[in-house]
Amino acid sequence: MAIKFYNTLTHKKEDFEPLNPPHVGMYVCGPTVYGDAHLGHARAGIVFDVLYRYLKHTGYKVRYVRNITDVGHLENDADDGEDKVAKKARLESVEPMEIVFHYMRLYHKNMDALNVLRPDIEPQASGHIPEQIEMVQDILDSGYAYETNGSVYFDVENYAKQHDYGKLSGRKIEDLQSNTRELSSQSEKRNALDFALWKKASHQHIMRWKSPWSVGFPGWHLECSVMSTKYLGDEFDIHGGGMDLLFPHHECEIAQSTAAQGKESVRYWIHNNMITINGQKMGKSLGNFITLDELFAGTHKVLEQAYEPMTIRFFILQAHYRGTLNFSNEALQAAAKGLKRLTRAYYAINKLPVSEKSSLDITAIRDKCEEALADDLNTPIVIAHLFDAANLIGNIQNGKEQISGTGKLALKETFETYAAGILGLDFEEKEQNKTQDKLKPVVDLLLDIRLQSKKNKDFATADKIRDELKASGIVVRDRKDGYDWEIE
RNA sequence: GGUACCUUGGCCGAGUGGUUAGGCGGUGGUCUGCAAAACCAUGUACGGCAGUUCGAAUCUGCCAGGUACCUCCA
Repeated sequence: MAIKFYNTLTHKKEDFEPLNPPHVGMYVCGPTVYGDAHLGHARAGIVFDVLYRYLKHTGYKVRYVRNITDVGHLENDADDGEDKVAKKARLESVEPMEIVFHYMRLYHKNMDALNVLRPDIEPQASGHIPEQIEMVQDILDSGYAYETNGSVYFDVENYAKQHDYGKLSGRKIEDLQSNTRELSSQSEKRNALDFALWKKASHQHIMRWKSPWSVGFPGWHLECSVMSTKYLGDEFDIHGGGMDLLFPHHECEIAQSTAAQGKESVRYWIHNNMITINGQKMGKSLGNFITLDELFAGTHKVLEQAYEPMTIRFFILQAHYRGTLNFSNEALQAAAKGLKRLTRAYYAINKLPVSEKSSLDITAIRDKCEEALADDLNTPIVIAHLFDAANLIGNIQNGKEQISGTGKLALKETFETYAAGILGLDFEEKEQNKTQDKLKPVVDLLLDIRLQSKKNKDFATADKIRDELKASGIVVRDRKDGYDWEIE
């Protein structure tokens, strides 16, 4: 089956054909590590995690590179913009690298909790200064950059004469020019659209490296062009990131790579959309910014409760990655319940009664899941099919449908492949299961007694046992001639 | 101001020229000693106005509302 992805560059769904099958190179813009990871990071992390898992599932050998931006990302594009990491370091009176490692660890911790797999390579910009200097030189050599006072800028106007600057973001250079503010008289740039490839460090700027032009630091856009091609080759398959990076970041990447090597690097640009809160984009300036730690702990003022990482993951995957996703407590609570239902269905599979033959076609569910994933990674449809499967499981439990031993295995395998393997929904509540195992003899004993009481119509005792267990967090559900229980 | 995009039932969210997306919630029911869980049934939704069409929520135009990008952001 042909896999289709929406390519931002061509504005349409395209068949995915890797350059060197079975190998696939995939680069995704990672975080700038100067602050807590938030819901937006979760979405990008999860979306591309599912893409990564899916490509591997279909048999590709994927090299997944996701960078850590730890230098060069300025507060703004003005000439006096301060490096984000350096600023944070200054404010907290620590080394920039302390900031970098602190937030990188936090990011990893949060992503691990969301069951986001680590990329194969996670390069840091600060570890690739020589390569970045080399690329600046290449761009200078190609004539698409100029040096002013120790800084090097990309010459957008000149580049646009030969190439299409704005092709990715759908912008026209004339519009961009008419919309940019006037250059200040002190500016080193020839044109307001030009962006920095290398900047000379002011004397208070602490993150600095030697280069042929000055002691300074690389421009933000450069690192991605450099590190993607270093690890994936001059040309590679997929470049991902949030839609907010489309312009200028990714547009500049295209320009840089084209200028430096005479051709574009990226074949498929894939962008995830934003998360909104009450219809508005999440942003620091808007004060509606929710970090993942706050979300997991329920400590932000807009949160009615804490939410499990898996609930967040499920919530995000219930929407297609290219649409905006609106956050609300109601929506997250609904997601939590839906996920619980799927989890219960999964655990019920083992206990299903086996019949001679199956009245169900499990392969049809598998096929539909495959089809949905191949159609631009349509995770909400996959989830809808998993709910169909959950429905079947309920019907088998109630004796309305029959399933054979092999059917049962197929059902289990479907959940494991699609829900757990590709969507990355981690059904295993490890700690809880351990407790559950330890308590099993005790709880079973009580429930055996309760069963006997029920037979003797001693409902007072039966209810007392159920109520007491519930008070200690154990929920009992009666089955025909038996019971189920779980720790809530 | 420029450029894009969006508007689906109480909420979240797929989809798309003609057959029920799905989830959560609500209501009724089955099961149960009672519950819980599960299952069944139930909502004829697609911003407004025109147009194209045998037929549009799906295409076109206009209008209204919203959002994003153009500055840092996943």
